[in-house]
Amino acid sequence: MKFLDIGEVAAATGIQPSALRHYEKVGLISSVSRHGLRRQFPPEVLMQLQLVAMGKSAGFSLEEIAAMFGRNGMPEVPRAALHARADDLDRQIHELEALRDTLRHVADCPAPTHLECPTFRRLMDVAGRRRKASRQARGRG
Amino acid sequence: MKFLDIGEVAAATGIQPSALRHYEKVGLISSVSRHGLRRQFPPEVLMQLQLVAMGKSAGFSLEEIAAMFGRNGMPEVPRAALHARADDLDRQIHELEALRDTLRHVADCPAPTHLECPTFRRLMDVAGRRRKASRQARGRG
DNA sequence: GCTTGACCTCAAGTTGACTTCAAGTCGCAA
DNA sequence: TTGCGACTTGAAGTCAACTTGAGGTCAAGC
Repeated sequence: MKFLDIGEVAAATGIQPSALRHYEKVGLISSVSRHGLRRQFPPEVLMQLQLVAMGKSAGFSLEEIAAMFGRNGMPEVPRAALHARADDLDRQIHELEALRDTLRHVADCPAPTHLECPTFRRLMDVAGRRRKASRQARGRG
Repeated sequence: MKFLDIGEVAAATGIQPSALRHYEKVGLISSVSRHGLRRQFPPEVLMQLQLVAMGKSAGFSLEEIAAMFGRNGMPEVPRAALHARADDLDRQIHELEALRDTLRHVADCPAPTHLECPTFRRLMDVAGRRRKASRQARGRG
């Protein structure tokens, strides 16, 4: 089987070796053996790093990602928890949509002050209500 | 006109006074005057903080948010830039949707290893391609 | 007039996610 | 067998976004 040096993984993913070592230290990925001192990564690590990248861009911490996918890329968390995560994401997506719409609105609305524009206020309201709901759901701000 | 003490703003928004001072320091909000030493915030600050919260939850840095909305809650950035931001958000939303679907999939798919499941691979592919596109667009990871 | 409590400033500390550094190790080609 | 370069380690540094702490100020109520 062909294993990968840290440098090869770095080259394939664009992630710095130092970051990969960091990921290994916190348990996001693991090397299977050593060639001398050098870590040897199994090819699956590339897919795991894909998952890590997705999780990061979703705003999850490395710790949260580790909890979602474990060190081998398989979820170690009960189904219900994963679904709860997915629900969180849904909320976050709606918030992002509100922000996107707000941005488009302020770009195009000719009103002198947006604070008086009903469309604007409605958008903000949506976001505010969402945030409240998600705070209840998981104690985040 | 009724102005707000930092404590009132904190109570109304759930944001810590220390954070509000920090926001003022980095130019996200501004107080209009002082009552003795105490900052007096105009009521509009509440809406501005709403915008800040939206931006944060969208993963923007305070600096980026300041660039989007300025210190008075009005965009100081040309229309085209705002639309570009909105397009970024669209990309991010699609990524989040992919992650959400991936999560739901791993929660429900009975396959022993997801790395072999075509649905899973397709989801990952989508995310990979999106990330590449968004890297091109704005030099993020 | 004095206390109280909410504010003030400035500096230092914290957390997460890394990066950088110095000093060392190893495999491979010459 | 020696030298090169890609790796190794652990510790320290960096950055954003705050929080905490120490010591100070002020307006209002008693």
